[in-house]
Amino acid sequence: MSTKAERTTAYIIETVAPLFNKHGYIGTSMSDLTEATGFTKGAIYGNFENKEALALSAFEYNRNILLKALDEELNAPGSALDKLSNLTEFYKKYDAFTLKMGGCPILNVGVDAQHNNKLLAAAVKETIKEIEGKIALVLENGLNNGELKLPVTPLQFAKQLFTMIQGAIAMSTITLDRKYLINTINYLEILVKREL
Amino acid sequence: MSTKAERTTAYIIETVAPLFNKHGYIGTSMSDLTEATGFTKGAIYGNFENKEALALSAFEYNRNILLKALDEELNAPGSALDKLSNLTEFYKKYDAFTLKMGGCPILNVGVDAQHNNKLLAAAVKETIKEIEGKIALVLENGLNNGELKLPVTPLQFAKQLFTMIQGAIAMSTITLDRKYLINTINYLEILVKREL
DNA sequence: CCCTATATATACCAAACAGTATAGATTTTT
DNA sequence: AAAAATCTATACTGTTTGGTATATATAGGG
Repeated sequence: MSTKAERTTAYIIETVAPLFNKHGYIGTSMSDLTEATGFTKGAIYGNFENKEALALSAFEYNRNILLKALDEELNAPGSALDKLSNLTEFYKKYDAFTLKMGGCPILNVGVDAQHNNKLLAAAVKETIKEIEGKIALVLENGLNNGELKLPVTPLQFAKQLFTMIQGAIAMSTITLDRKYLINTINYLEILVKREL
Repeated sequence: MSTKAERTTAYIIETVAPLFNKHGYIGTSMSDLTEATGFTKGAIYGNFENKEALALSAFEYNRNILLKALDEELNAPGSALDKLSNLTEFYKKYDAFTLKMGGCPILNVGVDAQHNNKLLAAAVKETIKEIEGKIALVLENGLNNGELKLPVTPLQFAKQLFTMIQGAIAMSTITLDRKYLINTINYLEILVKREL
């Protein structure tokens, strides 16, 4: 059983994560956080060193949810093409998936932190690398099985794939039109079938 | 000849535009603006009603630079495929092109303004619509000339194209790696040749 | 159940925030 | 060149910012 303090720390993080994700590092004030959590500043500063540490924990919380969901799709039983199909299906519903966390953390924090917070920016970069690696691994296994062929290296193809997905996320987010997500991922599925 | 006041207004906008683009609406303070322009708050507030109006003018300034550059590529003499080629070449150097304005205004303002400023968010949405329309027009002309064929409507294809481009911009921006831009646009050129 | 350790609330800090009234300086028009 | 209009600087609002010292309340171990 976890201690009370550990539970409040966790509660603060999960309450605060969507706020930071939506309004950015500078755009989220400590009073926003006290209001959302119901705790006072003293309580929050008792659990986190400062605003930056809290924002980092908040991003990592969202990132872990995303990474865990991706792992479930990519580590599900089946062929490499099955796993890629799981991935595209997952991203078709990505807008609903990221609703609770206040949108795509990679896009939101990645753009927001760029010129405002180096720690957060580095954390996003690292997360992208991880995701690309996970996708590349699936492709590599499929390649070794003789299940599929690739026009470029596994990592290169994974990067291309993820870039297009992230484009769909960006456009859907900015225009509030989920058709970008649907149409792009649909096209991606055709592309994968044709190319691999 | 323009009046002195008009010139200072223009000077403020062009000085301030990269700041808003980089640090976002909330992340850019009035003292940042006085410091960058060398003007006092009184001077700035004499030329703009408030911070929001200035931020909107700043975005429109960047947007106009981008739209003008796109028009030059898409209205250049040549076939529809030539114009598309101009477009992809332009986006290969997009990181250098947007350096002065502090990055891609569509991505940066689009994401930043989402939950922080409705006016800016609406302006970005409108700009996306315009660009998609410009690309669609080129495709439509090529279609009517019998120069090319399309698997979907011109607007739909334009949207797909722009989504992938914007994905490349997002990934390059977040990771600070222009390879995403180069590789994605290269792939896009192959795709266009094959598909159209 | 008590005692110690830890977590939370209160009250405060200096600095920075967007914005403004007004006076002085500089254009522009006549 | 004088008068009218406009622009800019100064000095100041009240509010909010992130952060902290300290007192009080609560939790966990014996």
